[in-house]
Amino acid sequence: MTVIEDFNGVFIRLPGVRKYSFSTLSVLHTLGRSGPLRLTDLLKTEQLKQPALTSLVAKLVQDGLIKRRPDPTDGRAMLLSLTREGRQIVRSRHANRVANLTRLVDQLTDDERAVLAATMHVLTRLTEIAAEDA
Amino acid sequence: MTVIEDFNGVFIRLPGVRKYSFSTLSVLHTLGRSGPLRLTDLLKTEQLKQPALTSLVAKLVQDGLIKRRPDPTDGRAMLLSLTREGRQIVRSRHANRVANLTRLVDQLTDDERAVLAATMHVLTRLTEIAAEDA
DNA sequence: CTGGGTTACATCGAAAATTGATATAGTTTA
DNA sequence: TAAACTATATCAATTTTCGATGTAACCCAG
Repeated sequence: MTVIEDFNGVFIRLPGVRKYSFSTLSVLHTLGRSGPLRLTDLLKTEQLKQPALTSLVAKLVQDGLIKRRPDPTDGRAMLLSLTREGRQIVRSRHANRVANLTRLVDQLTDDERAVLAATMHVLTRLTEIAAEDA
Repeated sequence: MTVIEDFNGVFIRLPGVRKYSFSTLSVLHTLGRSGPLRLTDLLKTEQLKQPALTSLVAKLVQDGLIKRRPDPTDGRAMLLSLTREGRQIVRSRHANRVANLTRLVDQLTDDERAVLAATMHVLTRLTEIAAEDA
């Protein structure tokens, strides 16, 4: 299991661009995956308290990375989503990670790559299971 | 590749104990893995500037999680390592992750588990490669 | 062995992030 | 429809982080 933690360490630190904080990147990433979210729902994924998230979101709206519109079905709530620019950042970071990882994977043998490919489906399953019983 | 990011998201957020900051946990984790380190070496792994790390370390020494002794080979440097208590925290968090992950893996089929097992060696290789060409 | 340049870490004041407590306004329910 | 609840905002205080700079130890050319 230690291997996973080590690899994770590598993976987490791969992106070379150090401009946004961990919290910011996590918010952008989450919004990039799961369509428009209400503050409260976003709160569940992010390791921040509500006031911190409110102010972080406010700043990101200022910076033009996040859009905010009232939830039509609930007058109290706000629906948050990425702007084009926000999506752009997420995409570019993703591309960055893919590139870095590819560079590593290219150094594996064919056999090793095959094993890795087979794992993808298992990882998907694991992630699903985690989502279910959460 | 998206799968890896998703799984990573699950993995990162698994531990239920929310008491130490990301920076703190990262420092403890790093020291747990790589014996005594000098501040400067620790700095390379942690996403902090030197003054921030200095003060974080000072606090952790205060809290009794980290030991600090002068480097015998360099009068300017300090060697940092975990105390028994610090090691304890790292271990308990590790155990926590293992437990959570095991709970997930238990829900896989035998075939899926086999694939996962085969992957471990590849992950090791990947991590090594990453360390090399860093 | 010595003075200039470099490296390791500490200190300081300021800016930024985060928090708990609390306010406000919309929603649900009995 | 009033009481209870929920979603988000605001505020003051605390904590984290940073850039600039200081200090002491190291290294090396002369």
